[in-house]
Amino acid sequence: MSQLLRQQIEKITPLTDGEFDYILSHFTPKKYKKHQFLVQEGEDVPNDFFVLKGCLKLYHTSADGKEHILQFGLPDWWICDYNAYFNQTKATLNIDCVEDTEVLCLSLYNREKLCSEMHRIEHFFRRKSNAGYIALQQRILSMLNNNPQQRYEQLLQLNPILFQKIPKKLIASYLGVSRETLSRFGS
Amino acid sequence: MSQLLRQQIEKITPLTDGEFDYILSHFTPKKYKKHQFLVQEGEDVPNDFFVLKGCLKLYHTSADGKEHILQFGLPDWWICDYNAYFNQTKATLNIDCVEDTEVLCLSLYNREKLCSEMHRIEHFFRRKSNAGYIALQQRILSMLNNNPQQRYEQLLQLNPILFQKIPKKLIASYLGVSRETLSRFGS
DNA sequence: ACCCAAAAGTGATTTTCGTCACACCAAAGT
DNA sequence: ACTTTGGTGTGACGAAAATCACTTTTGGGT
Repeated sequence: MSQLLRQQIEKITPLTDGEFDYILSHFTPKKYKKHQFLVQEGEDVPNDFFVLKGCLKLYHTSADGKEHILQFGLPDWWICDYNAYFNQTKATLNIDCVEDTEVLCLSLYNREKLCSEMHRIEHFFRRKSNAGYIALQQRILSMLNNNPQQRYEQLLQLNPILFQKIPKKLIASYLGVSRETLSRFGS
Repeated sequence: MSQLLRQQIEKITPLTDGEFDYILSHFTPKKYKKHQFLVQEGEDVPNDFFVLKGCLKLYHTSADGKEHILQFGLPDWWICDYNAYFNQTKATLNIDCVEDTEVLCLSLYNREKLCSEMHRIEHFFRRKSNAGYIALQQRILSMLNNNPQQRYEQLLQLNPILFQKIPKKLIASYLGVSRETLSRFGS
């Protein structure tokens, strides 16, 4: 199962078995049940999560109680309240399970340890971070450019997997549209 | 002037004079006039830009000719069409000068050269990229959470410098609101 | 097989914001 | 000094989406 992580790293830099074992020893596997929280607003955020199986959501709850979803966490994705994680402050975001989920946990200490010990791992994380930055920029552009229906269709086309596991009200929350409005878009 | 760059790097990792001179030798200084393009849709994007002086805007022009501003470039900021830059594809974004501007240019080749030669520079760029990711996440959250007026006031409070140099129609385009609507928000 | 809760569709109404049209002002160019 | 251009405010109007209220469907748990 952790081969998923190895494959992801090896898309950027090759690894020997020994190297990967060493890297993996810095991660802790964990399993969570549907609706269980991995991170909750106000708490510390010791870990970044690499998703092996299942589905997570990362979201903020606004003053009037509405959920705003920043990201989903499907297998092969990283997910975390990075602001709280990197700056070691309290979480302002929540992460919980859309379905039963397995993750690999990476503490900030172990991340920085790996990065300083293995230059190629720091390289890997830089590349991942750059790619993440680009993805968020494109999402912002999509919010500026497109109306809700266009964003919906774009997401449907770009990431059809989401629509198999995730209730539409969560998709609506991710797109920044009301559930009712989204429901009126042609199937 | 290039001290701005040194200070930024030294917030993350200390440098000797010799090290900084070596780093700086990988950058090319350039000056641009108001309205001049640094990057134009359809062209190659050989350089990332570190802004020393002036003001830039990074934007996409949609099919119906509207500008959607992704980012401004003020002194001490990095700005680029990172998708085109890192993947060496043609630009889909434009960068031009809101006012006369001075930058330091960093080619992808020199960036990767520095990163592989000096582990601490790779560390620096990873940290910057992480910080950028967090900033974009917060912008997305602000777009999901807040109505245009709240976003306007938030920006005003968070970044009052923008309002001194930048015409309001550009602020409107950055916030994703029409110029007229923005104009109706309290002074 | 049944019950209950959550998900999803739908109509009516209200709100928000974009668009169009125009007036005004200040700065830049001739 | 005069013109031109770009930036800005403002009113009237319409389109799009949020909200509210309700129904239908689905799926999980006992």
